Amino acid sequence: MTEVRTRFCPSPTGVPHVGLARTCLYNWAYARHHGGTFVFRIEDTDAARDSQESYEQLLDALRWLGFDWDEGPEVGGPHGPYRQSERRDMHLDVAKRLLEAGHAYEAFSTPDEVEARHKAAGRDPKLGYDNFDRDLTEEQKAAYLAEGRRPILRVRMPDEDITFTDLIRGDVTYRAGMVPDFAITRADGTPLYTLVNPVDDATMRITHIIRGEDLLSSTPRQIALYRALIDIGVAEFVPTFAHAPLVVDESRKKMSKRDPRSDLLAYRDKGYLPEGIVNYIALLGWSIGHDRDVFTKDELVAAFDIGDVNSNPSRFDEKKMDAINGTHIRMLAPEDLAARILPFLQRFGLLGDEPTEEQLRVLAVATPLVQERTGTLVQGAEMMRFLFAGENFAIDPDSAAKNFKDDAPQILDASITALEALPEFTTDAIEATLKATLIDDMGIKPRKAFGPLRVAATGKAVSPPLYESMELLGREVTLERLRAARATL
RNA sequence: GCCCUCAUCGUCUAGUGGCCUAGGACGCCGCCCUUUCAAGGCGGUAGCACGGGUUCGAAUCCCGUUGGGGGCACCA
Repeated sequence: MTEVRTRFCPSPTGVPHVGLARTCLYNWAYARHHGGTFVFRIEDTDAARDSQESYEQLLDALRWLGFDWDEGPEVGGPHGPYRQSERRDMHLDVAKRLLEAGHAYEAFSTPDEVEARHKAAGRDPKLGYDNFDRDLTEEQKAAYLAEGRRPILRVRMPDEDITFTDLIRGDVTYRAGMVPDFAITRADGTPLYTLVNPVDDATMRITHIIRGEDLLSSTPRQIALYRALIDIGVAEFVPTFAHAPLVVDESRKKMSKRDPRSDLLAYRDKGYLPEGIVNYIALLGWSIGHDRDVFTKDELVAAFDIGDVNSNPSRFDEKKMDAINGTHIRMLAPEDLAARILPFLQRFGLLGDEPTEEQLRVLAVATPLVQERTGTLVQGAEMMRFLFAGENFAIDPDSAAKNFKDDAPQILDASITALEALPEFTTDAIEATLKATLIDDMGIKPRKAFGPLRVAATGKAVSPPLYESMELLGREVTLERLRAARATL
């Protein structure tokens, strides 16, 4: 095999989720690591469940995470189209040739009939298709047709063991006879995933199929189909498979697509960094080294190999993801962080579409203060709320209750007087005068002294450093807020 | 039920026969720093599922047991 070609081929149903992102990541990183090609294909063969909205979210999510594709929707490529629904004619043609070559056959049994036969024979009714129609005579087929039945096509499984070497799991063998002949078309003639997925992989010359473990047991069927496709000249080789462990929840079950914690775009809304998400999901079954777990995308690509992925299911841990994300926030250049926080400030209505120069200056100064104490961009923006709230500034009642005690009036009064008299309103000067007044002169414990001031000035018990915050606010606004707070006591 | 698969701290993992008295990270606990909250620093907590082999030597290899997961559609 010369060039590595991997693909990511989701169906556009539901919202983009964590499991999808990880499968995509492994395919993308493998291709990038080997200087290969990453193909993106949409498997929209189930008209009843597919949606345009889901399709757009998929593209949106992939782009956000930074998984660029070399061939696929909106990019094109030599093996298009990349939406499976547009490849229908070719799929049907392949199905026909499979039938003509004897690799597939027409089957008329309904699921109920299959189950009834299993029961009658004392077999487990969940055994699956019983290959009943394998060798129907022309007369029998004609009779079914005359009944008004429409056949589906099934692929004849070879009567031999199928062994393949999984890049993650090693050799896997399925015994002859254990896998029933499988359907590749519906009674209405439309092709099924079981056909189109391998056919598209073959025609797109995909060399490595990296996917979730849930698809492991469909591999022998695909290999059988591949061999048939090679026979009729549609495929040239059987690709290499790698089955990544599943991402599971706390009950150890495959994490549901409906689990709110698996919604990728929701993480974007919550202010997670794509760098953080990618880093964390890479860790779900892979490790970059014995003493590291934070890395950039470039470092990931440089180090990633699919054979290093381990094979046991990994549990999704939001706490760890938060920690990784926080680390990435701290790794950002302050200007970069500020630029990323800005849209959230706008979304919260704190800044307009075109912030003033002064607002941008305040944002630039406040960003490093927030950077070392926030886990997400939303938290960061929230922490800056007091700087941009203007007329809408309000004091959080809980914080007020906890910090405005009996000595609050005198603390505020003394601070107001001290700050009014300050020649210049800088962080250092504010710190000096406040400490002198409250701690030295009045003998109040720092903890007690600064609580009321913090809440009065920032509205919350949790904020960026106090003196810096005051300087940012400016003397006028700071005093205004302290007086306003004093008036309520 | 059948087939496949997996098994190291609570969680994610390093470990591919001696470097293991099992390393790191998250979490948790404590201490330091400190005007809040964080961040940071230091320290602590906790694990090779079980039983047999193989071997001078096993977390690492083999077999079995147990437990977990996935699959068994005219969904993808």
